[in-house]
Amino acid sequence: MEISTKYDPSQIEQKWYEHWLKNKFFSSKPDNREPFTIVIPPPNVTGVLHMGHMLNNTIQDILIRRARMQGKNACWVPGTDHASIATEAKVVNMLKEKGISKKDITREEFLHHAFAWKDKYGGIILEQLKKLGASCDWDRTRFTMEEDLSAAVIDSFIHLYKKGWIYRGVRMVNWDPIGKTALSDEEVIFKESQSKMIYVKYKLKDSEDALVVATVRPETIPGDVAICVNPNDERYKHFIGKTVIVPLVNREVKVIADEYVDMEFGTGTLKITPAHDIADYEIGMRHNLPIIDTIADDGTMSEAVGITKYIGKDRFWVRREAIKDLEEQGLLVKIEEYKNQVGTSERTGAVIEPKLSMQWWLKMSEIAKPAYENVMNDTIRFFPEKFKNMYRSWMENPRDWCISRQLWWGQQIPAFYLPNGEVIVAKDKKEALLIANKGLTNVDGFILAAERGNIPYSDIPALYTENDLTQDEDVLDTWFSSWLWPISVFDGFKDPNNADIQYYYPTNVLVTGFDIIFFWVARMIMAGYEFKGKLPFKDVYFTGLIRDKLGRKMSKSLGNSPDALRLIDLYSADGVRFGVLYNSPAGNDVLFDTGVPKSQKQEDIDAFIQDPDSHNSKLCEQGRNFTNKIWNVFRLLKTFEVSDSVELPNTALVIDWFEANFNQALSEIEDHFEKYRLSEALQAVTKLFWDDFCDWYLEIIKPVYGKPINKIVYEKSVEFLDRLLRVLHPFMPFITEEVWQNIAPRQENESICVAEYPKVNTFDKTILQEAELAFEMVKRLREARNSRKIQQKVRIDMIIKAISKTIADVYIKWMPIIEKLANVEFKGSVKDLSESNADSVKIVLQNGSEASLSIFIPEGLKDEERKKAKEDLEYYKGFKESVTKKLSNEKFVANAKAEVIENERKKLADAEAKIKALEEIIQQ
RNA sequence: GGAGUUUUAGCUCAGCUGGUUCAGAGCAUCUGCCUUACAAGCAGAGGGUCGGGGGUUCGAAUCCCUCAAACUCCACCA
Repeated sequence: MEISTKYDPSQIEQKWYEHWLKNKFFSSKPDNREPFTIVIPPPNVTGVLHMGHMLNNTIQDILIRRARMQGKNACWVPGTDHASIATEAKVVNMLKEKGISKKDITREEFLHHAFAWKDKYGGIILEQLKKLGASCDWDRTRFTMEEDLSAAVIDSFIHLYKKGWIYRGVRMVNWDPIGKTALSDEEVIFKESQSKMIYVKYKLKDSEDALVVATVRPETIPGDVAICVNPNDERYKHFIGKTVIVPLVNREVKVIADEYVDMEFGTGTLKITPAHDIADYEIGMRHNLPIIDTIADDGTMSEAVGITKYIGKDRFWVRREAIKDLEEQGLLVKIEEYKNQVGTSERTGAVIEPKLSMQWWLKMSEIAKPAYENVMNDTIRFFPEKFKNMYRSWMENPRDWCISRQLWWGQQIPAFYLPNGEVIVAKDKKEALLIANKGLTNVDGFILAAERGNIPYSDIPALYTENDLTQDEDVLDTWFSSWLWPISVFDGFKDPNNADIQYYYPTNVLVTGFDIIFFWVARMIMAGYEFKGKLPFKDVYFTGLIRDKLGRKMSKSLGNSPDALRLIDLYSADGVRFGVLYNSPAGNDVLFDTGVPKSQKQEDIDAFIQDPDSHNSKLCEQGRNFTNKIWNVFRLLKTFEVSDSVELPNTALVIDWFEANFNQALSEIEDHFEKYRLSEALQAVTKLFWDDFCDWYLEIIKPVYGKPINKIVYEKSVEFLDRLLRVLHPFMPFITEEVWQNIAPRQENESICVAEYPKVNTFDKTILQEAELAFEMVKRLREARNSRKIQQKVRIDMIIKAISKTIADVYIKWMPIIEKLANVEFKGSVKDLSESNADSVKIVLQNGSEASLSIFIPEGLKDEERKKAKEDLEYYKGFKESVTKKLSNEKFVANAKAEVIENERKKLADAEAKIKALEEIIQQ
């Protein structure tokens, strides 16, 4: 049957993925092999595959597939994250479209909708990962909000509360008025913003005098409770203790003094609004000032603002309105343009409102210590290392983590309140009730059931019923569940000594974007040491961010993120894996072009594919082309007619060369893997396959058309291909499987994904050097042919003149190969140029390392060749001079290493030989 | 404001211990080829004062200083 010249991945990729699943190649159970474990950074359950995931998961898949082939027990645990704030926002929107408002339904009803929605749309991303070829153990798929993982979160909360590291308190928090929840400091992104600095007059009571105060937030004026100046500021000393009138609301407040105020900034006066600014809050505390909270949870002005027309209006509307009102009242002095940093919510993009509220916190000082030390001392290694700096700066002074969120989608905080306000932390209401009725309290106001002592429960008079207990309404930050991920996916909380956790933990490597180094990586390390007493992973591979051509981060709002699945459709999963990895060293950002066309029209797709500016699509295209190349190698070998009656050809030497070359390349590739230089590993594999195997090896062994191939050569070639496919398999799993399956007879349940990964053998370096000489000569001959426009098919005669006998012997040994590749006929060697035909042409090997070589082709010397030879002569003369100078420098000879000096001597000899040869050519 | 990273060919990047694997790769460009596996291919070629300046050294893309530009993280002054 005719095999197509083009590789068509559309059916093939799916076919093999099903084969892998059917045979359970990806499933892992503890056994006596060495484990190799990766836990996936769980994507949002409602997310869809984007470029970041592709890069990230391609890398994980490469590492896990390679380990699996190396005979390790490879286990890649997949799963999803409930992503409380993002998912809740999506569910709220979905309900809104149905005409349901969150505030009109109960928590239970909401969760019911949310779970239904999650069941319907959740996990799409995992299906998409399968398209990419991800070899996860799907039977192990976990979800951060499933029962066992939620229980783990509750357990860890109780554990930390018991230790006194979790506390509850009223503090200034970052309030997200769209998500209507508190956020941790890490979830706040500061963005530069063009603001207006408003200079406002605060009149002194019973005086014509006034203080001018600068603010960017005039809408908070109604919350002012003082004006503050620096006690050392001569300008304002006499105002301290006086009373001023707050504009708009005409409240009387005092002028106070605090060193915090920067005399140089603005007018040197600061209005104090403790409810809406962190610094103001602290000053307020120091001076016992009242707090007037004028902004409601949704970012509108509350009743407390005291101005009817402001109540219920958005803070930004009020800001503009307040400026107008101030102007009308003659209190506006001036307005200046001003650039400042405004905090926004990482998830909703809302401008953060500093707000005072009761939240739960995790004290970081203790838990961070081992996490800090073990990264600094390389117990946990970071790749690339530069991220240690970033980690250090954050971990040296970690701030307490606000872990409560005013949401419903997440683990509800296991804190229960008695009617008297007492708090009981317990895993559920039943246990809380037990504790409550025991009537015992420890210093923290609670005691765990396990510590109740020996009194039978029935003997204790019931003080409370379940109805007396109210559970805290808040849920926990999503990261408070994902930080347990490497432990909880193996049920390390539910059953701390189970076989899985013992076997798979700690995991080998974590692959993630550096943007979540604090959110997730740092906290997983803390959790690992706290809950398992051990690191969660040995290595961390940080990927860069994927950016568009303009260097912008890819985001939905910019619309610059290509549709990952369209890319796969266009270039195949193998092609995209290649493209996304080929130029993406660890931790460096990857520039990826955007414009995958939305249109399905063929001409639009063609236009896109052919767009020369489309850089990374270009790389995907290269990847796709590579699959096609591999496909055609397969076709070539299939067309060979194999015969054991054909003699071993005189080019069979190339088999030894490729054997050595393969091992040398493989050892380089191993080294790249060792250091997580995956991009370079892929480049090396590509070179080995494409350049070395296809362009040199196969061209040499390829029999003349219509002639059969020697059996030994054929079998050796198939074996080489087999090995190459294995090395390439982790990078491009589908095409390698397809060819591997067809190149030799295979059993029904066989697969390259569990075939043995080649090991590095010792290799003959001499043959590599010889080949280099021979191949160099082939290139020179081709160049000569090109420059004098001799057609490929014209066979030309040549004679050689080598300077040294050893070199000449090498050429003669490799001559059958040279003859075949350059389409020349060797007519023997000469000792002296004068023996040669007068019409001969000499071409000097320029990079021919050890010796010069003249090649004679019975065609006339071209003028430009003579010109070039003259240029080269000049270059080598200069070169010789510099080397001579170096060698006559006493300091050099005294200081440089022996081999360096030896090398210089060699260079000198080389240069002299070349000069001689070039001079001969030019004279001709 | 504090810290870090980057700057090498038109583009994206290698260059790991100062010295011929030291100026490299891929893409793009140019020139030949539809050579019976592959035009999604093959064979060649031309592109670079290694951001500027100074220093250390026999020797610097590589080490030090300095300036310039870009990026990132942390902190944040109304």
